[in-house]
Amino acid sequence: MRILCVAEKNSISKAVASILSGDTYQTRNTGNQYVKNYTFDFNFQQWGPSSVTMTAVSGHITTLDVTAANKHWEHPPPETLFTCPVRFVTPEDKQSIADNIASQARYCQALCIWTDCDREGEFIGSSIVDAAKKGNPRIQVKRAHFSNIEPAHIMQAVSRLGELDYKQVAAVAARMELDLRTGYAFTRFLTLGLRPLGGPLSGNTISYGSCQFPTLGFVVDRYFKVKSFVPEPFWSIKVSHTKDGITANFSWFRNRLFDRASVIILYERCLAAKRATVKKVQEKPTKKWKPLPLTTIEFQKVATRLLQMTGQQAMSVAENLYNKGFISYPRTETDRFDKGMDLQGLVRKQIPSDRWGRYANDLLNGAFQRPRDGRHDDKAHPPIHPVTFAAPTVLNDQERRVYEFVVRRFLACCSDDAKGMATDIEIEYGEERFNAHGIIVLERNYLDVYIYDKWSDSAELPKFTIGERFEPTEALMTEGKTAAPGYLTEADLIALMDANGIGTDATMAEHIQKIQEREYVCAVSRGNRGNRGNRGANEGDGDAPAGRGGRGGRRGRGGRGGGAADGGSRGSNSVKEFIPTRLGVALIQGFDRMEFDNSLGKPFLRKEFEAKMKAICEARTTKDAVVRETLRQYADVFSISQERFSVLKTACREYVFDQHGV
DNA sequence: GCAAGGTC
Repeated sequence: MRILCVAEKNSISKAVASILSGDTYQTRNTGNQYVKNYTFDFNFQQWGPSSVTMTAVSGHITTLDVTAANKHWEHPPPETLFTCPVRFVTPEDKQSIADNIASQARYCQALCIWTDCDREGEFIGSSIVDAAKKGNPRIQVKRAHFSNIEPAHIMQAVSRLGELDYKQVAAVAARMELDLRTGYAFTRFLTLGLRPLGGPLSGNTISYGSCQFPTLGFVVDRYFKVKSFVPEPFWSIKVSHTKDGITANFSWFRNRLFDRASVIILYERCLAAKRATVKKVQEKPTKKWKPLPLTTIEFQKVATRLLQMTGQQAMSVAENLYNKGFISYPRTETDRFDKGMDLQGLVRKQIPSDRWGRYANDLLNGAFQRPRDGRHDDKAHPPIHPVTFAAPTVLNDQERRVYEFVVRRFLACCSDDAKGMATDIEIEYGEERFNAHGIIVLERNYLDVYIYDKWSDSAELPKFTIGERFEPTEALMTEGKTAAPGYLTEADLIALMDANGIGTDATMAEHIQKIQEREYVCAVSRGNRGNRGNRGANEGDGDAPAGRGGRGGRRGRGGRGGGAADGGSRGSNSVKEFIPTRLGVALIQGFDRMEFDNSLGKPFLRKEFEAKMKAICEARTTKDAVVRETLRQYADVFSISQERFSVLKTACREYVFDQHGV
């Protein structure tokens, strides 16, 4: 028998060829620079001894598009895009890949699909089948199911070949059709319709996309929350006591009150009592959990917070490291390692490092612990982990930082939790209660290698005994103001997109990039606002001072951003925040004011669609029904947008041109 | 000139 195997990317094709052939494959070039054909012999349970050609595509080999009749922007009118014919085409740069599959298929009796085991992978698999059938219409088709490239796992996959799941293929086809029709229709409508207003609207492309708009909506939503925030003054009582050279800071049980007179009365009662009484002393073991195995989303959040990169930079650096073979595939939703993976073998590879090699060595000498299991598994890829050791000299500066993070995260996952002793002390002072919380770190464990985590609320407390009475060293009434929430950071935005099903791990950073390109939002260094020329919609300095008036209010809820783990990312290149431009605000406000059931600026339509795709996959509905229903929804929004277009234009005039907000 | 999704 002759068998053709096709993977989603060359790296998988090469790895599988290597495993199935025992490293005795031959390599041949194809017409595409990223794709190689690997040939070898293999004895399939299904087909017996066979000669195999293993090749790959490079992501999708087809794309959905409108026909020539609908390529013009001016005619026919954009609403026709909801009903016009659409068809799959092979883009020019993918033709050689499709041809390679067709010509190889000509000599083969069977085709085995090795694309990633996710929805998009299933769809890519179906277009590989179509390409192969052009060369050999009667070719038999099988599908391998695998989620990593451990040899034992691949051998199991090849011994239990299954079928392509055409329900998943249909779900992806539905997504493509919806995104294409709505994206083109609204983009043309907005761009052409708003152009007469002039200014930035005369030259810009005003694009709509089912992911772009909700992403913009999050930024605008937070902008208004910040802008409409009214700080409230509050008062509190803070007690501290120094003993044996150690100071214990006690927080008030009531935290804070918004009535000054009440706090004065309570405070004076404390002072009148003179002495405080220790009511409770509790010591108990505690631990700080090691991190979960690394997903793409978590990677991007950390990279934007701690490595001073944008999500997109971080992804492109990670892709380089992956292509050079240093780290595993960086696009994954999985935060648990497969039981069969040789994690200690991966730890061993890090021993040569002069920075964490010793730590890796200690792990192998008894300190190794299995990583925690998170709740996510995309069934297509393992968590991001180092594959082999990269000497610092072979990496550039950014690669070094990303690689170091991936390695330290992995080693931390294979370590023990940090352990400590927590102390809680409660005192009564007058009629008020206060407590102090302290932690002594006993075993640092993973903290030694995972330098991004600090157990920073760990403070040592002096010894107290129950019933002990003392006169506090200091008792202050403090004053503060509630603080406005901060504008969205990239980490916040990614978290919101994730929670609302906007985009995929591979595309979130691109959407964030896109709404900046379109000049819907701009990224501004925190603490550097009000300095954005005339592009921002922000009113003067909306940055309400962050509370903490006087010397008090340690627990004021205003804490901005990262919190304890934010280890030293201040300075010139600090965390960026997203603020909408006038144009961005105008678009979201305009759509909101048209009062649809489903505003395009909100994530609900996309979220609903995500649920419908799942329903297609579970055979609870069909692609045709979903496309029909959803296109109806969007077409309704479209026709209302046309009817009430003056509302949108008014919002644009108001925000983009008038003095609104300046 | 327009989308979102793959991958390099």
